[in-house]
Parts: sequence; structure tokens; C-alpha cells
Amino acid sequence: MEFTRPRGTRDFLFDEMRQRSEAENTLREVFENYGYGEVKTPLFEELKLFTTKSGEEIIDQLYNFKDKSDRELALRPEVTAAISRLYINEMSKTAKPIKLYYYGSCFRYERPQKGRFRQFWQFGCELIGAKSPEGEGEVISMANESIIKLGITTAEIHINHLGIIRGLFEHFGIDKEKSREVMVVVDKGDKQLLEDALKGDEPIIDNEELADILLVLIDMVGDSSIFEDIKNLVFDYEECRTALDELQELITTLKSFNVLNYNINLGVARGLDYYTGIVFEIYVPELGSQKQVCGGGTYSLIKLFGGEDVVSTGFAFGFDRLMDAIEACGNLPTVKPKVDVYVAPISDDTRQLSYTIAQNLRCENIKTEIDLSRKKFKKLLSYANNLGVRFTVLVGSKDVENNQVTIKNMQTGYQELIDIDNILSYIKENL
RNA sequence: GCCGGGGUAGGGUAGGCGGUCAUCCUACGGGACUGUGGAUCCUGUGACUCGGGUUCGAAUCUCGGCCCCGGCCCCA
Repeated sequence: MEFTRPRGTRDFLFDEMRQRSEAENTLREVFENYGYGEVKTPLFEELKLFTTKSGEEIIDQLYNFKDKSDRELALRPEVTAAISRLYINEMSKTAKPIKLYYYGSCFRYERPQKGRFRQFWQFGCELIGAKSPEGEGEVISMANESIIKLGITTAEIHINHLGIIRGLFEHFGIDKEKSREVMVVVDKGDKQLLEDALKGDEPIIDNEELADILLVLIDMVGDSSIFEDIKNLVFDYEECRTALDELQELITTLKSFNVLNYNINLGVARGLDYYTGIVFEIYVPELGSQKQVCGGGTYSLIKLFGGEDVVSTGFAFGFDRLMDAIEACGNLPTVKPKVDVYVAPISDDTRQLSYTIAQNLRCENIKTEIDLSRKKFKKLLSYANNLGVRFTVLVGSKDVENNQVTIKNMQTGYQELIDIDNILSYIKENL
């Protein structure tokens, strides 16, 4: 083969595309039921937009380039930054809260593996300018509903409030740099690793009391009842109380939204400063090492980009992983044949009439295919068979002399003579 | 960036201790067969990922590239 696909990219063929469209429509429906409107932003942006959000280091993982006027650009690695930019550019005076969603591909220069590609699709939303616990509650509820409607039955939602651990850092006077380092370790969710990092030979922070609390906290994963344990552990540290209150309220709100199947998990962490409140992730364990299908939280990116301080909550689904998850749960929709009726001219002199018959069917939204390559009789049926159509309309001169055609049910093999004028009604009745 | 397993017609595969024509299924073309024939039979086109090395001879052994699969790292 002369040309190959670029590494980490995929071609999608008919069946897979139909399954993906179906999932896409399901998500659109859910998001729009919650009052979200779709937006679309460019596939590429100024490189600066992404480095401002995530630091210079991400250039390693970007597809960036200079255009012919020497502008530094990059293919977007995610959409949240673009949405914040769009908000500042066009929507800062729009009545809040603003609810928008997006679907599109993103690009990252990474080593491809299962559930990870260089071009991949994200389906996400942003809720801009809502009050915290209720906005977060609704957003999580929407994510939860999406997962359920897609047929993903084994998903786990993990929620954390970064204010708790941040409050502890503040209380113990830990600087930003060290806090971030600890966060990174906490995020790995490995207790032994954390113990080594805090109490090993070269501890990141030299504080026994904080280390002990963190080591207990990281184990606190469980349903909403675990909140009491967390509260008992950190209530004495004043800096944590706002976060505790917010988390408490979120739990109450989620209950009202009828979301009960989540975990509180202090191990869901983020190193970046713009996260201000809750963060959450959704895992589908069957997917192995790339099991995270969704990530989200509350952040003030807009301020970071030079706008006013408007807090948003949002999340993004890794669309490709959602498809994997649906498959893992055995709930991929079976694809229907893409054509319902095949019109087969079996004599040369009935070809033109066949086109007319096909057009009439198409006018009534019946998916119809007609022979375009002058196939012989046997090939006509064989082709129709491979298409998986329900009916083949055999148009031959002997029948046409009596103003009739033969309609064959391809599943049963049963066929009957039908008046040309009655083709439409016959097919509509039997389809 | 690191570790492992792979790559054979359009799709799916067999073979591989070096040696006739590289296997089978499917799809595609022709025929038995100008309208009952979606079957069956016959037949045709079509492939050893790319490049170097060893060898009289490489799909097979060897090295490297590219790509795929899985695992680590990372994950905005």
C-alpha cells in the first residue's frame, strides 16, 4: 500500500459510524433536555491559549505549527479552553448561567494504545456562572443520565472537593509547589506511594500530623455516608469548613436529583490551580488502563484568561471510550441494513421504469437502492441479498406488460405480483 | 519516552526448523444459465508491511524503519 493512515488515527466505516451517530444523538438529547445548546469552535487555536491553561510543558503533547504568516497555532487538545475563550470573546454579557455543549475531535501527540488515539472525540459541556452545589449537582446528574441512557451499566462516579485538601495545605502552611507535588501523588491513588512520599527518606513535606491525616483521607472512598468520617477527621481545621459545607450541600442536592450511585473519593485530585471546587471522574473498570470515560469539575479558567471571575462547571466525555464502554457492556445497538428496498431491473427495457419506481419510493422516505451497473439476474439477487434489504422489486418486461412487478420478501423468499400503482402501498404495509 | 506481542489478496486466515505452483473462507469478474437463477459447480483477478543483512536461494533467519495490539509513563 502506497499510503497509510497517520499513526493514532482511524477510519470509521458504515456500521461503526451508525453506532457512533446513535450514541451521539442520545447524548445530544440528554444535554438538550437539560437546556444546553450546542456550540462549535475551531479545530485549531492560538498555541498560547493552551499553554496559558496547562503550562509550557504540554507543547510536547500538542500538534502545533506556524501558519504562513508565522502565527503560532495548535490543534486543540481539549475544548474547555476554547469555550472559555469564546465566552470572553462573545458571551460575557449573556445572561447567566450559560449552558453549552460541544462535540468534536481533539488532537494529542501521544503514544496510541487502547482507548487512546491521536485524533479522538470529546463530547462535553460547560455550565458558566451558576452557584456551586446546585450547578454541580445538575451537571453530575446529567453525566449520570448520559451514561445510563447509553447503556453503560458498570460506570462508577467518583467525586471529590479539592477545598478539603487545599484547606489542609493552607492550615499547615504548605506552599503551592509542594502542594502540587503532593496532589500528584494523591491522584495516583496508591497509599504506599503516598506513604513513601510523605514519610520516606526524602518527604515532600515534613509534617507528621498532615501526613497522618492525608494517609487516612486517601482511604476514604465510599458512598455519601463516608462524609461523616471525613467531617470528623478534618472539621477541626477551619480552612476546610467551607469545602465541607459545599460537599454536604452537593450530597443533598444529588439526592434530590436522584443520583445515588456515586463515591466520595478524596483521591480524585488535580494539580492545576484553577480548579476551585468539586472534581469528578467516571470510570468503567472493564476498559482496563484507559478506564476513565469522563472528567470534570468546577474551575475559574475565565479569570486565568483575563476575563472577570466567573466560575464554571463542566465535564467532557471521551467519546471513543464511551463507545468501548457500551461495547463492553454488550449494549452496542445492532445496526440495521442501510437500505430497505432494492429495485432490480431484470430486462434491459424495464430499466427506465425501474428508476421511476425507485424515485417514488425514495419520495416516501423508503431507503431504496437501484442497480446502477447493469447486473445480470443472478447478480441482482445476490447483491440485494448482501445489502440485507427487506424487499426486492423485480421489474421484468413480462410482468410489466400486465402493469405488474414481482415483489420478493428477501427474508422469507415469498414473492407476489403487485400492480405497479400499488407498489408503494404494498411496501409501506409490509415494511 | 520505556517494555512485550504482532503485520500474509479488499476483509478474515493457514503455513513458517530456508528450497516445486503460498492454504482456505469471503468479496469481486467470467461461465454452466437471455425471467425464478439469492443454491451448486467450473473458472479468473488478487497478498507474504518497507528497507538492509546472511544465503546458491528468504514470507520463513537477522537488523532497522513504519504501522497495529497490549502494558507502563503521562493524562489538560
